[in-house]
Amino acid sequence: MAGKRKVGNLLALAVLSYLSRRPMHPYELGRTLRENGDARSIKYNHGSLYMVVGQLARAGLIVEVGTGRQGQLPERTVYGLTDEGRRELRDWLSELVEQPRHEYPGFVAALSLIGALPPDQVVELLRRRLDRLAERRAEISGLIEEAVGSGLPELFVVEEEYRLTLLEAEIAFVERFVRRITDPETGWGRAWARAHAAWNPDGGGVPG
Amino acid sequence: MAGKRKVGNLLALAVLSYLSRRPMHPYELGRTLRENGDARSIKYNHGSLYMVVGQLARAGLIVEVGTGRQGQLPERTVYGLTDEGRRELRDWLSELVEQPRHEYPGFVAALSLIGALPPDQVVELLRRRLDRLAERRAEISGLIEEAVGSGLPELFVVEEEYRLTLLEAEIAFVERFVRRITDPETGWGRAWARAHAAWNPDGGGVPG
DNA sequence: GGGGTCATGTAATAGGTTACATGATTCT
DNA sequence: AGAATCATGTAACCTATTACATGACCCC
Repeated sequence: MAGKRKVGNLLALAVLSYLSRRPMHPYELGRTLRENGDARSIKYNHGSLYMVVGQLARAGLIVEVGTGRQGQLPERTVYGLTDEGRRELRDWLSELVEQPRHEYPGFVAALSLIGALPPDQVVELLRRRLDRLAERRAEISGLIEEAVGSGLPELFVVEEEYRLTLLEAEIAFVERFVRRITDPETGWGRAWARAHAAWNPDGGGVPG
Repeated sequence: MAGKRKVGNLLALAVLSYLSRRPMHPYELGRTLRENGDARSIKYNHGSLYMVVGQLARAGLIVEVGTGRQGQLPERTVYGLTDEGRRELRDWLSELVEQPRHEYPGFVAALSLIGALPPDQVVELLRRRLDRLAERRAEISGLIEEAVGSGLPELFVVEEEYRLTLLEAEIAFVERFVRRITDPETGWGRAWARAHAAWNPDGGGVPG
């Protein structure tokens, strides 16, 4: 994914990070990820986790350090970090912090093609988006307050604070966008509607 | 990808959108995507394009409307939008505008694991990030000014304006983050450094 | 007329998600 | 004791990216 890294999936980064504390077996890695709330920041998926663990092992970044058994549950394979794995962790994390990467969020894609919808509908949709954004803002704020209130150092929720910052910027942007479409003097709505009608002949589809 | 949509790749959305204007052949779709600058917003990839076109055709959202030939170049298969394709375009685009989706940018992942690096190194890295962010900001501003200066309606660069808004929010966040780490009174640096040292025994790797 | 790049696609490979499978606890 | 959920993993399928191929046009 990220180019030349042996394992590109960000789940692998979480695995390396957790194993840098102590050896674990895959299921425990998954549980930690969920309980920690890190699954909000890194796409987690039961199946992918095993895949990633296998890739890391093949790449020599982690190794089996034994198998344990608890009660009569199936055997668990426990993995630990190698020195190379530790290097990879530091290096990868550093890269992610230092270098902004070009990403492709869905809303950007939608904005780039937004002319395919008529402006009055877009305004409708944007207003509904604003409602949802406000819900999310409340949710994240709550999460942060709860964490901080329970004595957790703020550093542990810094990724949520980042999310919140971007969310607020997006809200401001969308509000302004709506105003720019609807402003009765200078609004884009009129020209947009005309252009849209011209491009979009009624029922111009090829019968499928 | 996006759940239940027959074709989930956002490249398909661009294809539907372009074909809603007029029939095209795949190569032309790719060229348009690049020339339009939409490839900045939707991950473009020659191979993926053909895949996506095949998927859309199988799903009945587009159909071959003939093959053309120009000069002695190989035959091009020209595709057009079906009525169902037009519906899908409107529906999908509406969904993307209305519903914020949870995404997983690399920087968020990094922030959630940032404790694995020592604070002074993190500050270094964040400062370098700020430089890169400033470069990008300049680049995007330039792009917008150029477009608007050449008479293009601002609507056509609205996705770049969105990007710019988020970028500026990120810059503010990172600056604040640096201050919160380094503040001599209340800075997180001291506690963080201690915790990091405790977690990170020197040379604690398993020999690989 | 030979070297580059444009135009056009196919095929091989690797990556990721979903579905399947199965025994163990725990709850009622 | 039966139902629900936890724990643990494998396998099948789909998607996406990279590499491979090949003929045409264009410039020197």
